[in-house]
Amino acid sequence: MDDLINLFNILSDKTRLRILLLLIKNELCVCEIFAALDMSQPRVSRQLAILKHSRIIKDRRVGKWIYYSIDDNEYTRLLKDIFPILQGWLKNDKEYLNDKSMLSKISELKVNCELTLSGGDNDGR
Amino acid sequence: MDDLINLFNILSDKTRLRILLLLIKNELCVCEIFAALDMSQPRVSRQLAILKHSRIIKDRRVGKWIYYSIDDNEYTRLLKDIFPILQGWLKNDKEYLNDKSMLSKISELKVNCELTLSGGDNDGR
DNA sequence: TAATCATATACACATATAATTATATGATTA
DNA sequence: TAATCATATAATTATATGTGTATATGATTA
Repeated sequence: MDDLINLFNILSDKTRLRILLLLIKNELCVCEIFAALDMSQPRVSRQLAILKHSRIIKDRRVGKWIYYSIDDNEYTRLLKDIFPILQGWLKNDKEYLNDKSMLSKISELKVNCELTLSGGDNDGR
Repeated sequence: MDDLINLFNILSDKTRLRILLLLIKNELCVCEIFAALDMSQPRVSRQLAILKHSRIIKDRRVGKWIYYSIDDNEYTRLLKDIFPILQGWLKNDKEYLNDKSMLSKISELKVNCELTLSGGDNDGR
């Protein structure tokens, strides 16, 4: 029961929910997330730390970047069961759709930028 | 999105979650709920008021008793979609199982008591 | 209509937690 | 190794909210 309560507590903050809605399909670095959500970096980092301590996401360092993704454990299986329902509910939600479209643009920019800067030999993540 | 946040906020309090887990299958009066959960009456009433203001439950007065049940609207359809997943997750949860078994005993007592007191002509709710 | 029962609400208190601003850390590059 | 980049953390402030105790409300019954 307490795990459940904790999960709902996690999901009841809009910053965290919006982060998770982006991470559910992609592994992302911090800069992509706070740019897509148009939030300050500390604000996003703080919530990422909370999500990590709750074992909902995991991180992976690649050079200067730290990539976050949904962790894979018994606990997050519950989350993955719930998510399709949420995505259904949000399928016409302006904020959700905007976050996703912002992310697309930013990720595209980031890839181009990395290719340019590294001359193409950066295999990245 | 804000409706979603509000729903998770509602579910992130243990008192409220335990109340909803009882109400999902039954219409109950306040005294049954606080007895089953072994909580003070004001504690339960306060959370019922919050649930009612969020349009998640509705009430119905029958004499001295007020019966609560899950409301039926677009919003609670989301809740009803999520609940089977929660019940699956909680199927071996001690607290949840105990609440349910307490409720059975109490409801049984209540029916007997009403029958006795009213001599059988109390059609109740 | 006074007493009683079921429920709701107000008040006081304690606690949790989110955001901003400023700063620290840790890796990379020049 | 100094400068820079990406990210994390700390301090402060503001706000939200849960509980118990006491009391109010509203219906019933004697």
